[in-house]
Amino acid sequence: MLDPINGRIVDARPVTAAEISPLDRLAPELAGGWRTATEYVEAILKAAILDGRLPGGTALRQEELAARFGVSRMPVREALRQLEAQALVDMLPHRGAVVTAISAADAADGYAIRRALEVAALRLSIPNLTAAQRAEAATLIAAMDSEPDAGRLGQLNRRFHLALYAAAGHARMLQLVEQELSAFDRYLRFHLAAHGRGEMAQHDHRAMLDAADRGEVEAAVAVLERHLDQAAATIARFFRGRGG
Amino acid sequence: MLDPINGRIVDARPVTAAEISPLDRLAPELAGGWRTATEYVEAILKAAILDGRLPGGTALRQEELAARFGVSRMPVREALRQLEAQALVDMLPHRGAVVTAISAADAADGYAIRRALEVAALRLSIPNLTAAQRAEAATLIAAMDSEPDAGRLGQLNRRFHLALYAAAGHARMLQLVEQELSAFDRYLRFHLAAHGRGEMAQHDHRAMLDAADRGEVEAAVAVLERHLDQAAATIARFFRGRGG
DNA sequence: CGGCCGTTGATTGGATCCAACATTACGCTA
DNA sequence: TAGCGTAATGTTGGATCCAATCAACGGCCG
Repeated sequence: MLDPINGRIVDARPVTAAEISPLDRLAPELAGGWRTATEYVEAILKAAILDGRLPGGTALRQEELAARFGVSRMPVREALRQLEAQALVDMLPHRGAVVTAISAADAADGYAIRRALEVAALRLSIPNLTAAQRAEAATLIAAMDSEPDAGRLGQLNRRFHLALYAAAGHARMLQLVEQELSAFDRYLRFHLAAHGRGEMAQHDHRAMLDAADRGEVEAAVAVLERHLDQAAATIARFFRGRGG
Repeated sequence: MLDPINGRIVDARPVTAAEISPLDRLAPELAGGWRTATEYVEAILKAAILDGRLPGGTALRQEELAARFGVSRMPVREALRQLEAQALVDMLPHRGAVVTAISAADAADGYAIRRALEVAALRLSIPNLTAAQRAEAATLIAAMDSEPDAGRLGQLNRRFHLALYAAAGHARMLQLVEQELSAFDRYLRFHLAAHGRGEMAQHDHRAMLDAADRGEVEAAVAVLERHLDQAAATIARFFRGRGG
């Protein structure tokens, strides 16, 4: 394993037993509500990829994963297919699966997608937001203030954004937004490293919610666009700084 | 099989042998460039769903499909997983796969996604379009004028739009656009039925290309937005008219 | 007569086995 | 010694078999 950021093929470094099944293994159904082994494998692999335990370029050997998860190769194969469709792994026929590399270009891509979709979702959602939904968003902002763990912070951020868009209707659009927000978690660590604790982001979050409370669609959209553009610029700067 | 549009569960009506393997079966590698049975099954099923031969609500029995394709159940299973990730089939654990229903809400969802993503892609692409790419787009417009078959017309329309966005960079964004454009094919027949032959659409296509030729980004964006909004309205009217 | 429960059939999820492909290493030849 | 062809090996793709689950049917009991 050479570099956790660039996309070179590195030696397979699957998650260790301690990482993947502290207690999940004992009661898989209860722990995560998984109904099939495929869902279980997919959920664990996805989490491991998104939080960086499986860096870009890691080769994913089916047999090795199957052994660690305590299942046969088949659920692993199906889980890998699902992850491929989510652009988290690349599969080549007869050559196996590799964790998708992250890069400055991919980050810019993700931000462009988010900018387009989230602005549209926000426009559609604000006029229909209920008081309960706005309160939920406010709760999530408060929770982010006192959350030290980067992983949970990413989840809270994701839930906040989705809460704001929840009234947009358009289930498939929201699903795409959620997917992109999840993918963004892979870059969150760099964002935090380059940007302290993101006090600015919290300011933007509050501004967006305030605008939503007042029903000022365009004001909220403007904040969101600036929010995303600044985040994109931060990531781009980070990659430039390290020659990515 | 009751209604090809609404989403009620209907009897399984898989593609017939004549539909799925006229000669593809004889030389699968050459015919479509498929490298694995899974790719083959996925491509055929996807085409059948998109062009309406497998209407929404059709139950997809693994064994039945496997028999018709001349393969075992496993490639079918993996292909269904891929299609599920593309929102073309719904899979429920232990209960099988069903072709995703189409509806007014789903159509509106798709248009909202397209409006957001394609506008963004067009903005990014126009400044970087090469003369060759613009010529390609012009060729596709001309081809659409003299294409009677609805299926091929949809493909040409897809290629035209993608040609306009090709210079946007952002591979993943373009991939999403392509996916949505493909999904749109399911609604194209209704669009044509309700709207004659779409003379208006061709007018918009030419206007977009002209604006792109002159580098007028905002003019092209305005046409695209109107183009999509009108198409969305046509589909909505169609569904309203038939009580959908 | 109606609702609940166990049983049966059909279908999918998972495991194991075999075949096909890709990569690598090796040896032969020019 | 460099290059090519071939064989060996490891990995994935596909087939078959078994287990688990769901839906439907029928019988039993209230």
